[in-house]
Amino acid sequence: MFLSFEQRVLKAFQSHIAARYGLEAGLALEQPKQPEFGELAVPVAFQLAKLLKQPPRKIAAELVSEIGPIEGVAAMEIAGAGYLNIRFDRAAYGGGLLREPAAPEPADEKIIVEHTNINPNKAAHIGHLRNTALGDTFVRMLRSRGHRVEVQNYIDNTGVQVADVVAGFHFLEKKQPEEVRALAAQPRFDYLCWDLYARTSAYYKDHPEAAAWRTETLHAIEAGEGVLAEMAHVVADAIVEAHLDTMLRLGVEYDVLPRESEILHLKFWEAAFELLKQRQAIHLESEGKNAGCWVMPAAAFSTSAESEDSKVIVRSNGTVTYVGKDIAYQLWKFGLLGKDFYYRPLRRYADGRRLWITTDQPAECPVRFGGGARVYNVIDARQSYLQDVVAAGLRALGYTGQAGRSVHFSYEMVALSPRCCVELGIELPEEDKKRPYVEVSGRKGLGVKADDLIDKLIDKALEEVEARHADRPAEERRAVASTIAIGALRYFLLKFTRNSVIAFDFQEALSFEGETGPYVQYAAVRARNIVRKLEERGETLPDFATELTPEAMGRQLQAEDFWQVLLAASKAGTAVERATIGGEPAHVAKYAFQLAQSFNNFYHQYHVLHEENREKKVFLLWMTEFFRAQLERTLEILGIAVPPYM
RNA sequence: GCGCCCGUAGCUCAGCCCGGAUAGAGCGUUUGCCUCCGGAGCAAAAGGUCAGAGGUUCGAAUCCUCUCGGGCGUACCA
Repeated sequence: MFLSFEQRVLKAFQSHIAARYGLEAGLALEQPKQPEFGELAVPVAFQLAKLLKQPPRKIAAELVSEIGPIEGVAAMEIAGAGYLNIRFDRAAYGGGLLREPAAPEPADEKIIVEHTNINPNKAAHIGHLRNTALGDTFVRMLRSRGHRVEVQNYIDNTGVQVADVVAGFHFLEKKQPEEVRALAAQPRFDYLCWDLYARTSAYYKDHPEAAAWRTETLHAIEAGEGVLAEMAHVVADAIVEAHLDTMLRLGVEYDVLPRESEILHLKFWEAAFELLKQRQAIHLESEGKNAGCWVMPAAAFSTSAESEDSKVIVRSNGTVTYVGKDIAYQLWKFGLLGKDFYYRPLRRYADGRRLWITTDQPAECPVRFGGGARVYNVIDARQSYLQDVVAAGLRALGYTGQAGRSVHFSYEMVALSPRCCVELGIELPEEDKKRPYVEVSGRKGLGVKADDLIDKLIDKALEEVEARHADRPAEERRAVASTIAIGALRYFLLKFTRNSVIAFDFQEALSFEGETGPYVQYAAVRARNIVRKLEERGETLPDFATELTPEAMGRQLQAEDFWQVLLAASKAGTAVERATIGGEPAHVAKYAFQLAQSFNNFYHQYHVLHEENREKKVFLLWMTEFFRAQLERTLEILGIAVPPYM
């Protein structure tokens, strides 16, 4: 609602300025910090002052007297050195909110978002949770704005990390495939692999000769034959399921899981290699340290540095690097490879949606994936160099448009605070003790496992629920606690902007007060409670559209605090739109918190059900309903559910 | 060395892209608020050389340059 008023004002100014001064002012509207300055501030007189060489106040005065009426605007006044402060027609604004909000125009083009992308060789940890929470929330943001989104979760089931765990089972533990299969059927197989991966990595460190295990395993996986390859399948498939389960606890679902094994078997790389060679995007190095490798010159992906080395795409032994495969995958995402996967269904989600996984077995597929118009890769900032190389690959092939629409949705890592390390009983080497935080390391087994954290959050939430609702059935209390725990977790992961390093701390993550998910959930629960109580009293919700006439609306909104609160609550669309353009889920989280704060204040100040004046009571009920809807809508975008009680 | 990111209240962070009106929030600290829709709440106080120095500007936390701290990259690992 706010958005459409804002746009109307913007358009009025743009066309007036173009007609009156013949200027295309790139003007931006501001929301004044002081509520008494009105709802919108137009600083355009300052810009025009420079161009026209006239004092800003004079231009502002001209604008006010000449622009004419703008629908929905009640007043326009000059303030300060030349601000134009705009006041809305409150009754018209409130009346607009009474009607159903218009759904955003559905977009035609497909957006692909790839996130999660965890090596299927161990349990997911908090770093992975940040990736998934950001990716999933961004997907929800895009969808809420009407975009068509396909969610991909890439599975590197043939890589070094899987190989290391397989090597651990085979060489270190002397396990047979059927033994591994039996273990994989047990719960928490991902935890077992977490430990084994750390043990194997440590063993490599002390026994350099064991590096041969990795090579042998990788070759076996690539050839697809023998016990090592069989074990790799067992491990990767089981861990993928574990990750899907973990992420489902957070309400995260995917459309398709493209796997590296199919990239290999269906010769995606060979197709990409041919393209890269044809267009001379890469060349065979004949001398120097990269002799015998196919490389991409640094000039292709690095802006200014001559000191940068070329990037090896194909090793001297003929195998392709990760980046090479990623270029092939990226080409497929844009539908530029001229090849496609086959798919089979992997699971069905509660809402009936199917999750598909790639296969190399030719089959009739009722679905098609890839071929997106825009691609977001949710990958941490440490991989920005590699993402630059991937985009450079597209550019070098002549796909400059696609390279521009290939977005590295980057974020900083989750690290462990020193206090957190102490709590986990991690012994830090002396040189790490004075660092501000310690990097999570799967290889070292250093980190907080996702499921452990979720369990811990549920336990804590359950204590709180039991203290308040001892009379409720245990199963129901557990469901409520779970909803609260997930709300706390998702909010915690989203409240930081993307390029802020999170130094993970249990005390902060486990907090349910202040700027947290449960605080926002609580506000929504309170709003629902009011309506529930009303019905328990034998009353029903009034028909707002007929009772709240423009006159009544105008009268009620004369009260400054009602107006301010309604205004704040009506800005959800603006907030989400801006956050989506800026690619910043944290801004949606921040808005949700402010909305909840605003409602809690309202809730405390006005006793809706006890109001005696009919018109005011109807108005207060409408405000409550409006708040509830906005809170639920915003929480939905954050992937946070509202429990029945708290 | 080079590239990217960060430095704002005791702590954790918004605000910076797009310069504007007394720099915001949460936690913590201090103090109030349950005859009232459930206090996971509300109200208030204290707390800031926006790392530092130059520059651009009528105006800089915001733009530019440099310096100082810190982090991460810069693999024939992913």
